[in-house]
Amino acid sequence: MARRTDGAKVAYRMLADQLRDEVASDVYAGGRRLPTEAELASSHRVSRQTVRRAMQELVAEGYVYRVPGRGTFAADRKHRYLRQLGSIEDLLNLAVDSELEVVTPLQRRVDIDAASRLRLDSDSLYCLTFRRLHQGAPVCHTSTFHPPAIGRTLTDIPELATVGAKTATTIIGLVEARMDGLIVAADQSITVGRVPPEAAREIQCEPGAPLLRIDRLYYDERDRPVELAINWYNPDMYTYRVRLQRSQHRGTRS
Amino acid sequence: MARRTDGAKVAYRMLADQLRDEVASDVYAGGRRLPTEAELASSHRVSRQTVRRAMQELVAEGYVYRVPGRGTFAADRKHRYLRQLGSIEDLLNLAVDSELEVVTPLQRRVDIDAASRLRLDSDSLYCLTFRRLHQGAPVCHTSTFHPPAIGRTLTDIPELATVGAKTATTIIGLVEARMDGLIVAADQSITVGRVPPEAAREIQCEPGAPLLRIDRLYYDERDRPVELAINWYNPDMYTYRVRLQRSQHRGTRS
DNA sequence: CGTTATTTGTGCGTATGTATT
DNA sequence: AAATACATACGCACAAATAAC
Repeated sequence: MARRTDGAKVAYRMLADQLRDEVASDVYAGGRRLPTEAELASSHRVSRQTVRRAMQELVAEGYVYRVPGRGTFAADRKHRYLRQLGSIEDLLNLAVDSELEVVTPLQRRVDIDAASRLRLDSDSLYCLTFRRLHQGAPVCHTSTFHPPAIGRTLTDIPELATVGAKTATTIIGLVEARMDGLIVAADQSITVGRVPPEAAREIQCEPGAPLLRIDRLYYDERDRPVELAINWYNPDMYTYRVRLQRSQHRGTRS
Repeated sequence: MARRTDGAKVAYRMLADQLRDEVASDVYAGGRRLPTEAELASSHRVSRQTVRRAMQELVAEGYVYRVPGRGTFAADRKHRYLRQLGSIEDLLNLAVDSELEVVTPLQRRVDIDAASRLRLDSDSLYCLTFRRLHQGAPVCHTSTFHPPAIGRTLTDIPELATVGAKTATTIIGLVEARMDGLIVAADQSITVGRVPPEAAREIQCEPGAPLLRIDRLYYDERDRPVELAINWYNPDMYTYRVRLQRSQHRGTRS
């Protein structure tokens, strides 16, 4: 039943993974042209249809764009920040250039509001509080809440039990690694709120200051909530950015 | 050169359009099962491959989900608010249940900051200010800025020249209709800011109150900025929501 | 300015694998 | 075990856009 995020047996996904890596690692830097479908098909010993299927993925993910009659091109790096917070993968990769520092260790607690948002029967759940540092500076204060069945699987992680411990991970990444299945979706809401005093201390702003509040509720494959994360961002240090695209965007570009 | 958003000549997109309408209009309400690939293929006189291509679109857009061995199902309505602000199409369709009321008519003005964000040589541009009403209540105050070449094409629209005029459109929709080509992308940034006094008056909140500020910079097919929109939302009346999904999400879903 | 070669886009047929019932 | 339904893969033909001649 357990599925892998990596091990892609299927041909088109193996090809997509390889091409994605090559585009990301600037093998085709500066908007260079990729090999044609026919070339990739023969060099990878697959049919042209399989190449096309792989390309579909990369276009959807914003790594490349295609122009009929001209070819396939690596997207500019600045156009690639589509991949910064527009999909689940982006959230899982959030830790690449930031650090998590525990404020309140993982513990069982009662929180009626969080429990109802997690659709729990009881009011008891697991809770963790931390801040996220970017080059040493605190940018965000986060509380995560998990159903008992999920929270239990995190109790053996020493870094989450120690105040002040720093790690380069994301909580949702740890959760997914311990799950039987994948995180497939998250509902995200963004609003403005008055920061609670405990959080204000941690990210060096005045209590009650208006901060950017981003809530995310993550779901597993069976549509069950596995994590509620409440994030407080100081707007002086962080702006939420996404690139929106036309969905069947098959267009000329530059 | 001009392309149509609607006129889908191609078979798979015609099928996708029809199925999307049917799902949206609750023909398959409440998570009902859609016909199988084979059934759709024979009833629409296309190959099963064409049906699959159409389904790929709908899955990507969040209208349906598929389970191997079981079938294709209409997504719950609540899972469909993916289509609320996650793509360019969503922004173009924003007007379906809201109204635009002109505060300051379209006029030529000088704005150094906006001009530089639109990458203009000169500081002169077209500017329009309005508020957006939802069931009569003001939810948002917006200023849009356009390069002279684009703004000029909007000057013949009487609704944009009259203070207090109400229309059920979006500015970016009007712009696209007058363009030679499509809007293909938008960079969006969300932060918190102190509302300027002019805007505060219009949406009934105190000057200097912390509001949700959403900026969007729209691009045409040649990557040229055609509109900068600065939106101020009262967080009591509006929360920005999106559903994030795993990109190649082919999963079981309840 | 048309012609031609290249490259991607669309459409169909078929075979086989895998998940669910 | 069998039937059903979606997933992957390959092959081929032709259309449409682009660029070079």
